[in-house]
Amino acid sequence: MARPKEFDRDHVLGKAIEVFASHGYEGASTEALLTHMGLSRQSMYDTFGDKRRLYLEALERYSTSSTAEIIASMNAEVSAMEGLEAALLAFALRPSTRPADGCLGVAAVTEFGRTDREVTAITEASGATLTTAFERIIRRGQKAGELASDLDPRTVASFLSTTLMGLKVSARAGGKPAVLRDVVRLTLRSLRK
Amino acid sequence: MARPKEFDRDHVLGKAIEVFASHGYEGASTEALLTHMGLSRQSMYDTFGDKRRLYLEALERYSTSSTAEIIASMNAEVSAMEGLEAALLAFALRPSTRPADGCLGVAAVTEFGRTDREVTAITEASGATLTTAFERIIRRGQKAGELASDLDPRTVASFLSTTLMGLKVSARAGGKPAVLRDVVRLTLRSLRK
DNA sequence: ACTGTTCTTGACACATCAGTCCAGAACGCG
DNA sequence: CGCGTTCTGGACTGATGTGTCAAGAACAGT
Repeated sequence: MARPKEFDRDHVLGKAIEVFASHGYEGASTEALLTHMGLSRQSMYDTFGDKRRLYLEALERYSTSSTAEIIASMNAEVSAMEGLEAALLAFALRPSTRPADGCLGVAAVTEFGRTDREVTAITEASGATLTTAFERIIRRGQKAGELASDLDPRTVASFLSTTLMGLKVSARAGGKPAVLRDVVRLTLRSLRK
Repeated sequence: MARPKEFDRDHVLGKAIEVFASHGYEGASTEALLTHMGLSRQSMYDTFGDKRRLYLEALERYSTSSTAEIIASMNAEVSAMEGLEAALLAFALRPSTRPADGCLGVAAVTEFGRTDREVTAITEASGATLTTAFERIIRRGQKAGELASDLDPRTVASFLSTTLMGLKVSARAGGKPAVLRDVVRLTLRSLRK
């Protein structure tokens, strides 16, 4: 019936994620977004509504896909310990491919704190998903005798989430992969039986 | 000779820190800064130059005083282990007094990454100071037999810095003090002999 | 090839941004 | 009290911000 869109919605959303991740919400001008997304002003507004909705959608997609990715790489390993290592290393290794931009989720938390309801809802949801996944694999590791059984799985899950965020900030601050790798190793050491 | 300033430079700088910490650099409008600092436009420009310099000065002061505070509370304890606990808890406990605003240093890192030279210089300097202090107390703890001696002090220092940043993000995200406390406990557990 | 829809482009409107300027009031000092 | 300095408040400028509008081109279906 009509002329089809000349851009892939998912693709340009990915580009928007890059811009928001490296400049933050306030720091990302519509001009910069449009240039990097490679589409016209009107198309962006027609497709996403406004800057805020574009951001929320970007954050939503990033959060879900990012946590899914981490969980997948975690469950791909046979042992719980190796799974946890893979999960924590996922970000520590990423700098080699995308050195500049950090984690959009962490950026959202630091920029908005808990002042923005919709943002908070998204970050909390992905955070909960991640900790739950951690908890599950921790219990598995305890049953298999890999992890110390006197540890509370929920606390360990919180600990790992916290460390992961710390690693993300470190990576953004320019922490070298080798150092991050050592940190991961030390983090897991404490859980070993 | 002349009319004296009707405001305390240090005090208003502290107010500026609060605004930058809760809204970021881009998110903090001059209007909001002036209102919260309680001074006129002209006074601010005369005193600090421009928004960027105000920010750099705020970041500088925050970074130095914040790390100094952590190091002080760390060295105030008799044992190395208790010192480390105090250092990590410093932020986990702060939310009760100042719930909203996070760490300006972490905010600077996530907002700018390594794109801004002057910002990077400040954050790196305070980061180095902190890790060095960690390293020192770790060696002390190892000699005293409190900490496992097979650990590399530099790696442990990086690990603690990373964890501290993670705790700061968690606190900003709304992590409950009780949970943060447990995370700290678990963090230190791994270092124990 | 015609029609209707929708994409694209560029110009436009309005608000807010950082930063400057000026006039007048407030103050310390002689 | 008067002088010089500096603070205060408000108006102002130019740039940039987000978001809208209108005109024309591109495409699918008949």
